[in-house]
Amino acid sequence: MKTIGKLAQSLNLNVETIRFYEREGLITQPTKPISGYRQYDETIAGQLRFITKAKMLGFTLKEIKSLMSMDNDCAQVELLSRQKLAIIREKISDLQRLEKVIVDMTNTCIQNDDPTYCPIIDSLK
Amino acid sequence: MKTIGKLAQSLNLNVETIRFYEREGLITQPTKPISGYRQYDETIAGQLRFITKAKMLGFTLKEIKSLMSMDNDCAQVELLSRQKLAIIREKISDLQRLEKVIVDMTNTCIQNDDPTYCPIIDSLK
DNA sequence: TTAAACTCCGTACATGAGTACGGAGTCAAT
DNA sequence: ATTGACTCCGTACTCATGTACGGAGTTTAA
Repeated sequence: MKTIGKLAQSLNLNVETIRFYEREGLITQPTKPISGYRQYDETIAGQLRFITKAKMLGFTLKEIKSLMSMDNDCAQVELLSRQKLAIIREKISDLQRLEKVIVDMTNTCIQNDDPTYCPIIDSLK
Repeated sequence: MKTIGKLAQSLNLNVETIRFYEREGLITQPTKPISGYRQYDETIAGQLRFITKAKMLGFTLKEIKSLMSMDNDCAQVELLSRQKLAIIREKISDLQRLEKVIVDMTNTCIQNDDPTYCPIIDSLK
């Protein structure tokens, strides 16, 4: 059992972030004692680790909330994961298209000595 | 010469968006007549097209403002483009790593019939 | 016992890129 | 001349994901 500060420290999170997740209903709040500080147990630490990992996979907090509430309904979880995968793949191909445009653009710049003209700027006009 | 509404329509932009770009100093504002509406000329339309294209390439409004002010200093423009390129490439490889993790994860789901256990959820714990 | 450090809670601020609203002025068409 | 549409301007709100602040209560260590 830890106070929020110790918990934050052990998970490398900000106290304010944990409080934010509480407000957002992402984690269960330990009941506040009549007097004193709230105590956080391993369950909550686990929830926070879950959030951190899912965030790294690109899930939004909203989606993470869903994930946590669908608990072990594997089909539903799989669906959400596949949707996320589709979005990620779309983003990748968007970025690859972009990459190509910018590469082409910057290449036109290389051999340019004219100080009054920039082909990149020009291509944006 | 057009009023803001016509201009917005012709560029497929929202009036509010143009006004927002004005506030942000991204485009030059036509001087307001003593009475009546401001008139937008082709120069401003060009600036707005520039912004739209640069946005599609992933430049932020802040960067676009820089781009527009460096005008034709090609070396400077090229530098900014290369920086943007590096960021785009980093994003791509981040997403590709993510893609792989999620693919692996969802694959573990496919053969699972146990309704009380989801390997995706499990891997996030 | 007292001061430092911590917690609680509510609220405000930050970012980026806009969108929405409301009242007042203006223009165009009937 | 009046109505409806448009513009102007300032301000507030949106979304996501937090961070910061301030005052009051609590705990802990010297």
